[in-house]
Amino acid sequence: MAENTKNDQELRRLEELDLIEKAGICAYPYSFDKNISAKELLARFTDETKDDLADVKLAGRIMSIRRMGKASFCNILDETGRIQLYVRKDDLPEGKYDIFKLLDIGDIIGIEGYAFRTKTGEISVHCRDFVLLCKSLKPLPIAKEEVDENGNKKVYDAFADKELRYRKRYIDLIVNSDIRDTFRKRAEIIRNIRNYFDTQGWMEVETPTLQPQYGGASARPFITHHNALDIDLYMRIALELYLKRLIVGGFEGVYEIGRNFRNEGMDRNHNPEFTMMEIYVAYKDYNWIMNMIEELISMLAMKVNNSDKIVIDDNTISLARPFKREKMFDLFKKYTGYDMQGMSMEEVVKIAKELGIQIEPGASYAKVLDEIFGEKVEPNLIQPTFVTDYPVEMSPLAKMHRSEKGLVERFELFMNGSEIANAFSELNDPRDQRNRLEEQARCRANGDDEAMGVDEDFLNALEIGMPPTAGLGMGIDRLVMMLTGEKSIRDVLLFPLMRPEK
RNA sequence: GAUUUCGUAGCUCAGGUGGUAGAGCAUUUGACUUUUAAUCAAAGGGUCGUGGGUUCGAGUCCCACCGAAAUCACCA
Repeated sequence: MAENTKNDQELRRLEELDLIEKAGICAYPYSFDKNISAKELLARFTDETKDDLADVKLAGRIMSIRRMGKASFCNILDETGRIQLYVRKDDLPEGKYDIFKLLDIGDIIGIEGYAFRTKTGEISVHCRDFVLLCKSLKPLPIAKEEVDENGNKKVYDAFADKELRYRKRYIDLIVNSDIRDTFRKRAEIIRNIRNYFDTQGWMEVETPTLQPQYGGASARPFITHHNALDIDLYMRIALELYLKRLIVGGFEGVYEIGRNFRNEGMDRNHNPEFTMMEIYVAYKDYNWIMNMIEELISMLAMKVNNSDKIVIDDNTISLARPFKREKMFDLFKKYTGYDMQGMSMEEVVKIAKELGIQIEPGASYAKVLDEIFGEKVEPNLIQPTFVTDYPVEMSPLAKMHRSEKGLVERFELFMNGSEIANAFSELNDPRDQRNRLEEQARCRANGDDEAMGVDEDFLNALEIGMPPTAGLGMGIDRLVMMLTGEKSIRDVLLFPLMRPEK
């Protein structure tokens, strides 16, 4: 930004910075030794133990200042929370209070002093000295908070504009404490997933995000170009096919938590890049993995929320085991009245029409079923529900059902009407897999640009031989949304994609 | 991509039927050595998203564009 765009407050801060530096003070020093956090101090303080806190050093950003002549109160914020400081002219080194007068909301300071309780009862730090650690040159949106007797927080003038919060997340994180908690929970969820898997002995791996052939899901990819090889590459849309190669390679449990990229629309459930967790375990099937993911999700809820209940909108969702298990065609029957198992294309299209569901010309069998399911069944799946046994046409990478003709051993986990996880007994018969991928390729040739291509190297791996394997994919962002109660994927992504300004 | 709504001071917002802008917080100056949305007194700060048009005159009406949100479409 050009110099002449600075507003009065920014110009004033520059003048203050000048005064500070003319007083021989470095406005951007190199380090500060703190010995306690705001949260720890508040937790440790009692009127009996306050002598233990007679020499504390804290650092943080000034969030409010109340000046009263020769003494002031201010609040600083560190990573753990806010704490009040009491700054009195007589108790600072000679001349230091004049420097304090040059500080602003947003400046970062280090302080030393002793903990005490004010007349009104608030645990605070009485400053003996302070040091400026960073001068802030732009005004911060200041939300004022009032806490009533019941501990309820009331926020005035909140920094609430969604666009600004997403674009300037660093400001959002400073000003809005709730969003900091959301991202802490996100980290905690991912950490606990890793812990759980690692404890079982499964190995975390990293597979390519840049791929010559994309696959493992139905979605349009991002295309990029590698200059040295002069070839186009695709950003991965799924982790699946590389992780299965590793099972072929002899690892018996592998998982990856990483970014997928899909060149599709954006809404409150979709961001072009999103975080997927996929896990593959040899010698297991989809029944086993259903129990595993149920245990994992139930455990995550307890770890993160200390409860197996979550409230979303008006629904209370119980994450206590066991989750409901329903066969897909039983759900069709329940919510449409039609027994559709084994029906032909003509029959399901007819039913879709009777149900008032629009079917695009050229839609595949799988597509029609999926439309009906999405329209009539999904909205009813509020409590966690494993939907099992999908028709083979919808699942080109899943193994045929051991007893149901035309179905595969697959489940999807739904909660609050949306899909959370997807898993199969993995298809490991290379002949069947080739047929299914070639069928996909035909769909693609007929204009379905989301159908998969044939990945010859993946088929080669299956021909070398993959043991019976269970696999699962789970969208981490949606899981975090569920467990934090956020309604938009953008509220669980630190930096959601935004159209550039101008 | 479609529809609807929105875009006014650093932040949150108000601006019937068109007459070039207001409030609170923030900022500045003064008072105040235990305040907490600190208080009291005074002051400064906006080419009203951008560009056109209608009009004597537009933040206000019309059109286009830019950006956002919600809903829908797309995304098994």
